[in-house]
Amino acid sequence: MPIELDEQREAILDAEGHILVLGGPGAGKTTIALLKAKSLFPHLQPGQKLLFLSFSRAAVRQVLKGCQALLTAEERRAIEVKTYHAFCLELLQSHGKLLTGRPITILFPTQERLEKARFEGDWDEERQHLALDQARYCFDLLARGVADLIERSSRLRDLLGSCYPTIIVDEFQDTDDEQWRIVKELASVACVFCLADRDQRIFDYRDDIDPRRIESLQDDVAPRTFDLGRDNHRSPHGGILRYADAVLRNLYPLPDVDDVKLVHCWPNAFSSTVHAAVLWTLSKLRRQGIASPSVAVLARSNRLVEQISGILSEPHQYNGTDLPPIDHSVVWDAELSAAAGAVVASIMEWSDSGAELPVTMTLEAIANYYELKNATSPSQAATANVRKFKTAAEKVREGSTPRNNAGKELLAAAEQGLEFKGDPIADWRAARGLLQKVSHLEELYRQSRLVRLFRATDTIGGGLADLWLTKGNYEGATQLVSRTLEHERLIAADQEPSGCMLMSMHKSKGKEFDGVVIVEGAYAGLFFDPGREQPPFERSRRLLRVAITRARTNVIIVRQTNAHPLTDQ
DNA sequence: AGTGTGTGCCATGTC
DNA sequence: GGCACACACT
Repeated sequence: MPIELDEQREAILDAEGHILVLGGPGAGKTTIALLKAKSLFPHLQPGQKLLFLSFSRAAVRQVLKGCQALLTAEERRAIEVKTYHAFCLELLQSHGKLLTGRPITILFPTQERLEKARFEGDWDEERQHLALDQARYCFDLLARGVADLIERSSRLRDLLGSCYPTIIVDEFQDTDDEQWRIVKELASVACVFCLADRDQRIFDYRDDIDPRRIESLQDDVAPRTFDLGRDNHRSPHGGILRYADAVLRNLYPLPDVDDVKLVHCWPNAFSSTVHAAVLWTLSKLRRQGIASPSVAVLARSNRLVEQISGILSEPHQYNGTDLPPIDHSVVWDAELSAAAGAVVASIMEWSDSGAELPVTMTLEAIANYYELKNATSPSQAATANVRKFKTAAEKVREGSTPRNNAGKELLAAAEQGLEFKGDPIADWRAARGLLQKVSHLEELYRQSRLVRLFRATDTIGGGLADLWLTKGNYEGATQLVSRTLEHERLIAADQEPSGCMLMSMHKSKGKEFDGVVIVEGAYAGLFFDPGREQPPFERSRRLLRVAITRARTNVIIVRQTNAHPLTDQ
């Protein structure tokens, strides 16, 4: 495929040494990075490779897609595309011994949360101690470990430099402190090629992400800097980017473009309007000839995302038209949902022979859910629930009646018996349905509903079917579900987006969809909140711009009638 | 003592 | 809708 390049891009390909490429969404930063890689492959020594570092698994997938389009099979073998986490994990696994004298083990986030909650004292100190003395690394200490390692060992640094003569760093504007230490060290032994967009800084609320990171790069590494500017190759008509830039820069009035539609609704029409907006987007994209469009529904908070999932699962009416439920998946905060899924699975393990032990297991699974919840964000309610459900589990184990209603009702339901038919999906729904009926378990019900078994359907559904075939019941379901969900969350490769997916605006970063529906809540998930940020709301505007520019062809923004206008007069 | 229920306040974000 | 707090119930 012949590619025409302008002078600027030609200059990037010709430039030597460290390089920084600035450019807005869809300006072709990834493409130019891969073309640069292409020009470098002939100069590689045997055994040398290029390294492409990205933040998320989703971004890696996007880059690999670009590799497929631009590079030959042989070239693709000479480039490693990885997340920082994967890079650091592998490096520590192969060279971590230099730090501690023994092979390292990893403490994954869910487990870390629980251990942290159980630990009394300074956890940050403790986990460093775990890392240094026991070679037990918490997941988010991996980057620090690698930074320590390569700052200290010039041999390892040189080794990395000779393995990877050029290192491409994606989304540089959101590089955190430890990642920046790594990049800085690597720049002393290799050429770094950084891609960045100042206006896509959306994680700078984190105190380890410096809003002036790009300037630090320019000061310390002094890359040749190129600015691809605002040309957009993603959405052909450019209306979406123009609109997004107007929101970013608070320009009034907003440009009148075909592909972005702003919808206001009254609070009582919120559900049906959101529902209708998603259906409009889907049908508009189909009319444009996209057979199976991908649509993202984006909101500012995870809570609102969860609420929207509930809305799309129910039928609604809009101006007298019936809106059927929309099949969708949620890019979820999987931790709690997985714990809730384990509760559902434990109910599937109920059998005809005795209620005590199975119900004990379920009550313990519920206690575990609240323990995790409390570990994530401590609250007295969660702490109390841990204790309540643990005591209830003890009572049931002893054969007596628990004192709380949830425990009583679960025990009664188990004594009455649940009918499972051997159809994993239907039986999963039946077990989950019980959570909806038992008092105080609504929260678990909602969380477990986010486990939509979408891709996990294959693994979990298949596993459950196997259990049923070999045993005639679902014994072992809890372990199966917990393990599978943990694997999907941390290790499994990210999937090409398809159909309707719900996620927070932050999670949409680096992703791309045919259509995007952006939803503002009534109380939670406001676009502009004077209580948190002063006008002109620069951070919020950057976030909105990222959200809007995720769309290739179509955007609908749903707001409340009384919302602060997108741009001020 | 351990739970349940009513009232008032509050409502971002990652791997 | 969730949470903390106060109060009621057994």
